[in-house]
Amino acid sequence: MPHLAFPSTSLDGFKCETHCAVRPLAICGELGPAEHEEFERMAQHVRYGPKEALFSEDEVADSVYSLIEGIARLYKLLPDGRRQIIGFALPGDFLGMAPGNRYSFSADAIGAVTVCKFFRGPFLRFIENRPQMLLRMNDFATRELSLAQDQMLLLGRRSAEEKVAAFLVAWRERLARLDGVTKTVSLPMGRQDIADFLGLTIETVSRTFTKLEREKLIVIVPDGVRVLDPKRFDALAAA
Amino acid sequence: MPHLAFPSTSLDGFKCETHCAVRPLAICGELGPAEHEEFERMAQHVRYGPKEALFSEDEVADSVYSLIEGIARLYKLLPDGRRQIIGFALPGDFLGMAPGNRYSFSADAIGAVTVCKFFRGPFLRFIENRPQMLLRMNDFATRELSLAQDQMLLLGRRSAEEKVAAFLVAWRERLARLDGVTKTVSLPMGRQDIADFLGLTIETVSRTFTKLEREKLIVIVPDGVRVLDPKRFDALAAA
DNA sequence: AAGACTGCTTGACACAGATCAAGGACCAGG
DNA sequence: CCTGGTCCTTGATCTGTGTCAAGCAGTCTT
Repeated sequence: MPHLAFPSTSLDGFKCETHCAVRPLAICGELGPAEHEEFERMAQHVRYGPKEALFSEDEVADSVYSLIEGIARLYKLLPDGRRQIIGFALPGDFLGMAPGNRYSFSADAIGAVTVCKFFRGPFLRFIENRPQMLLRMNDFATRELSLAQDQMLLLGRRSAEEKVAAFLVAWRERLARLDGVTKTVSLPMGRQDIADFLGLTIETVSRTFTKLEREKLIVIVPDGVRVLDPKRFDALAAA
Repeated sequence: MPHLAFPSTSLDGFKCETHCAVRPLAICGELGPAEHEEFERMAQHVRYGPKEALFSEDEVADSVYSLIEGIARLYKLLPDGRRQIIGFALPGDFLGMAPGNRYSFSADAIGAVTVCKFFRGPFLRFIENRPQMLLRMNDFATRELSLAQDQMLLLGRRSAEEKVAAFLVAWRERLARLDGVTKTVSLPMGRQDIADFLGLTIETVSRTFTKLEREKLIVIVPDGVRVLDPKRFDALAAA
């Protein structure tokens, strides 16, 4: 059985309704109290410090993770060190599924991270005869796939300015789903991470931020940006 | 309920064992004879001519498709006409699932195509309480997602020459899974399609083919290439 | 057989974004 | 307060790939 990777979908619409040690773990769905308890017993909480690895590409994939707190970056490396970030994981996201028995990408913490960890075998055995959970997994996978395809369009066919604008718009929306709408978009990841996500260099990202600021579209603040002109902004990022 | 998109995974390992009007339809799995018949009754075969659209992005997604014969290109467009091909679908592939109730990309035939078409509602109702099929769907989605992530790495971080080489290697492997290993790799799609898949222009693709031929790595033949030096080739394409 | 059309290749040139290099802002530790 | 570190910005220059333009090879039509 394969593992799945859901790097960036916020599972917010699926918050676990029952009281739950693994609250943001959206995958648990509408389990009955007894099942729920069984499910919980399979989980263990783990904390990671800044830059610590949750797992690495090509490692044997023995666990799946639900992110509880903090942000993780998910990436693939080429042998010469070039890096492509394939997504940022937020609380509620589900990580670590992969086809075959090895992880297909690496994940590490940006800042402090708490996860809810399941061993793969018991987890798969638990869900395999529960259609509700399987449907939920399908739903997540479909969403992830669609996001990945959007990102392909961005990487293959958009200019640097469009990439940065689209990134900020999408990131703002994702945060809004978690925290509600805010004027300031916080960017916990560094410029290098943004560059590696957008297929650019750090210098180009930096210059593009500056350019957007000169054009009065954003204001750069510590650890984030304030969006001044959402309309003009969304137009730049438009699909 | 969402739709799923499995643009490029060959489902070859999952061929339907029972005799089946929709033979390459891998998703049917180990259904009992009665179930199998019910499943078949839901399907209808449809043929499309060259360049004909199976469905388009943003259309209401009323059907899902299993490709029986031929090749389709799956793509997204920007408002100004820039195109990103997100995958090529081969016989056995499953298409048309998307999050929400609209297709998230367009699909059209390259050459003649036959599909097995299911209306979305009945299809989802059929699978929703069959864990075997759901697991299979999950498996497909996971595989697709992993391929999409590989493609992000390619689009974001590889040079034109690496892109073309990696494409040829991957395409050869995909065809090998269907037709067995062949010396000549057939390329039913045009140069423009390859360019739009790799995030390049048609001129760059053409020049790169010529360069690989000058370097004695391939020979360009009508509708394909012959790979001369698989080892050096795989090295170029290496992850 | 000539013309028209489509798909592919090639050349000359331009430019977006990469590379190289330097310096500023901020913070933690001594 | 200085020191070293990390992260970010900016400038100067280079280059890989895009753009523009022309021409060739097939194939279809009449």
